[in-house]
Amino acid sequence: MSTAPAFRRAEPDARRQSLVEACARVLAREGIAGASVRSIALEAGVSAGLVGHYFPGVDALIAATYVHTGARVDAALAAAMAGAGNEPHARLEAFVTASFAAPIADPELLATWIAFWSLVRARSDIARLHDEQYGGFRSQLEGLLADCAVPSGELRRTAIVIAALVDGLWLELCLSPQEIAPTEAAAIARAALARLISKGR
Amino acid sequence: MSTAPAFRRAEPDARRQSLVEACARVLAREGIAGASVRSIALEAGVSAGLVGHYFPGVDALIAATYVHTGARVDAALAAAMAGAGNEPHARLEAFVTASFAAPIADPELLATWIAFWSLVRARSDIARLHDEQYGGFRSQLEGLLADCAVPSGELRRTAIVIAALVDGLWLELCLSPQEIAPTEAAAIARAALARLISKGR
DNA sequence: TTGCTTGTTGGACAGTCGTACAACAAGTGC
DNA sequence: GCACTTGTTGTACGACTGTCCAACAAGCAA
Repeated sequence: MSTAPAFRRAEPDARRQSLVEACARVLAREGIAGASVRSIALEAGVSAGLVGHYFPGVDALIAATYVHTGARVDAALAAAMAGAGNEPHARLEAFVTASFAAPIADPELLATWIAFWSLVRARSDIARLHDEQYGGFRSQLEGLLADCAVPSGELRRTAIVIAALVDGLWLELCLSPQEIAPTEAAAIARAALARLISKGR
Repeated sequence: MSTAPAFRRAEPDARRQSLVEACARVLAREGIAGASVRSIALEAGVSAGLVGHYFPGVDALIAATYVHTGARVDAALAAAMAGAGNEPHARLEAFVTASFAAPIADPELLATWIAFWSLVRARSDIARLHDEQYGGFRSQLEGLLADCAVPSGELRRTAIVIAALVDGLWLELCLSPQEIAPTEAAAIARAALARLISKGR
């Protein structure tokens, strides 16, 4: 009699991606403290030894997960802008408020993100990835602000303010969902945005 | 011949506090992943077994450290306001910009804070502590805003916006000190504050 | 069908984790 | 001086960690 295969082979890229996604789920559920090789492998449905086959170590897997998660956020922001038409202010508003709707306004995503933040101090490679991610976010914001006729001398500061506002609001929304509703967070962000980029006072 | 004492006894309260402070230093240096009973005890200069004598478990020690750290931040904010006189706008500005100077604008403090955030999802007691801490911060902010003649109907939203702004700016300042200088962060916050609480547009 | 490549498994290894507890000793009261 | 209380130490325990690697087997080529 023939038995079912004990496991099935996967394409290297597909396997790597499934490990990365499993790592993201574990980080979201248990935080950095629970992200062990064994729990990630269990989440991915493979043996612990396989992780070592695809990544030099668990640190590399976590770094790869950071890149993957960052790309997911970028894609969500791009999709939000794509649905906002061509009017500069509408595009900026879509970019800013996308952080307060799925899939970005998600406690699991924040938990993953916090796990990365917790590594920034101790791991210079993670610090570099963070700088790239945040720099890209701010630079996109600067481009959108320029389209909205914000003077070039104020671009940097305005982008920093809005990025900080979005980050802080997103953080609090995800940490205490019962305190602030997603729609309220988005409304607050829209109102603040209008005040921050209006001319004069 | 008489030998030196192998250890010295300490008052229970003093010992508890020294353990809490050691825990904060370890969290800041190594993050939540490195905050083991042994490393905390080593940092405090005592044996690992002593931790179990003062706290039911390492979780309770971390929670106590959260309370202690939160109190330190509150004290720094109170001190900043105390030095700002009685004029409402000056007090508000002092409260807001205190986050961008010592001892709050400190990568080590952020690292400690991030370690706590990473526990909010998994531990309901830490979530409760977070809600209390953030609620207190926002409610102080609402009081200051009321003194600055912000309409009561806008108090909640304005406080949320400013809290988010401060948190986001503080986060980025501590995560990437080379990107933004403390003085610039404070200047940005002051400018944004002026726009956010100015009447009309 | 046979052979080969290599993705995959499962166990071994040394180390660290949190917790519990018996033994020791510092400081106090007498 | 002695006895007592209890803060403190050191160790033992099982469970977990990351890494390594020999053995197995899935899937493809011939």
